[in-house]
Amino acid sequence: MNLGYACINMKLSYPKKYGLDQHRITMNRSMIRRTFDEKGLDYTSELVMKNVADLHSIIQWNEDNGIKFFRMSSETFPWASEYYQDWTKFPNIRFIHAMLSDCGQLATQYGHRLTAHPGPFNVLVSPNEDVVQNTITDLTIHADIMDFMGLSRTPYNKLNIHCNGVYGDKESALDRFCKNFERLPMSVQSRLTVENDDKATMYSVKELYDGIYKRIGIPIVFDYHHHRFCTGGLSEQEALELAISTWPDDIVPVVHYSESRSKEQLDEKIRPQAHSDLIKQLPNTYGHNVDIMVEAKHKELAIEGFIK
DNA sequence: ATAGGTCAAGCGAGG
DNA sequence: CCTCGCTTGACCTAT
Repeated sequence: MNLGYACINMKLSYPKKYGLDQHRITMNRSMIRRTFDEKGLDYTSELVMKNVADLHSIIQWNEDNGIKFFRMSSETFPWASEYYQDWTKFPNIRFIHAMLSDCGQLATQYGHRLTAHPGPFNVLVSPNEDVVQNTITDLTIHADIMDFMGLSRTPYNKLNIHCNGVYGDKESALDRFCKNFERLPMSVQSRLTVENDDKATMYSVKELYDGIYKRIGIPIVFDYHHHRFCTGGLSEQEALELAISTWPDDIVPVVHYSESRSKEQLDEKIRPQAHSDLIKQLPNTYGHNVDIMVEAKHKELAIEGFIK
């Protein structure tokens, strides 16, 4: 069982704040549209080179600190949708490829599991063709980066998304998910997973199982915290085990765990779905071997105390 | 150097 | 109709 954290390393991102005498390390350097238009691809490439170099540092930091599970940021290549069609034309692409390849080799050598979680704008269930097209683009970019790293084309290195829409008709929305799945490149299809939602009106594990897994066979990521708000009539154990059953035998399933911010901060005004800074405990895995992605605002600091 | 306003994309919930 | 939150705050300008 591995514990992981997502996208940001607090100590490395804010070294001063945590009393470290070193420069900032982050894979989240980005820019607004206007800057992208003004400064162009050369400047973009500079940010990307720093981001991928820092990914290497983060992997090494993770190894040094006993962490073997990490979700990569989706912001490593700012505005990638504007240039992903032909990576070979991107400035310094040889350096970037080499660095990503090194990152992948390092992770593989250390036995680290690297995953990604493309954002809420990825809506495979959308009735709007433009939205679906943008989704295909964003997922393809994520998969390309994983390919550059030499990561497996399996859900071991998962690309995880939510359905992200209902439109008053789940049945047809789920239909569209399965139909649009066929339009994705193999680099995406082979890694894609889907996660249960934190709203009762959206998708429970059971609904994802019936509507997606049964038809296209992609694994379900079980989120403990979300399940509390959308049980689909299943207990935690039932939902967990149903999700686990969708994973290939030779790949350890991933689950997400977080705790309520309103409880942690003793503030009832905070919406119950919000994530806490830290966690008090680990989830009950009911004896199953899973990798646990801990979604806490303070990132790696939340799991430090649980790493053996 | 820091603070405050601003910032690609989609959706649903809450005010 | 507007804002928030989500995966994840980070960027940019004025002071």
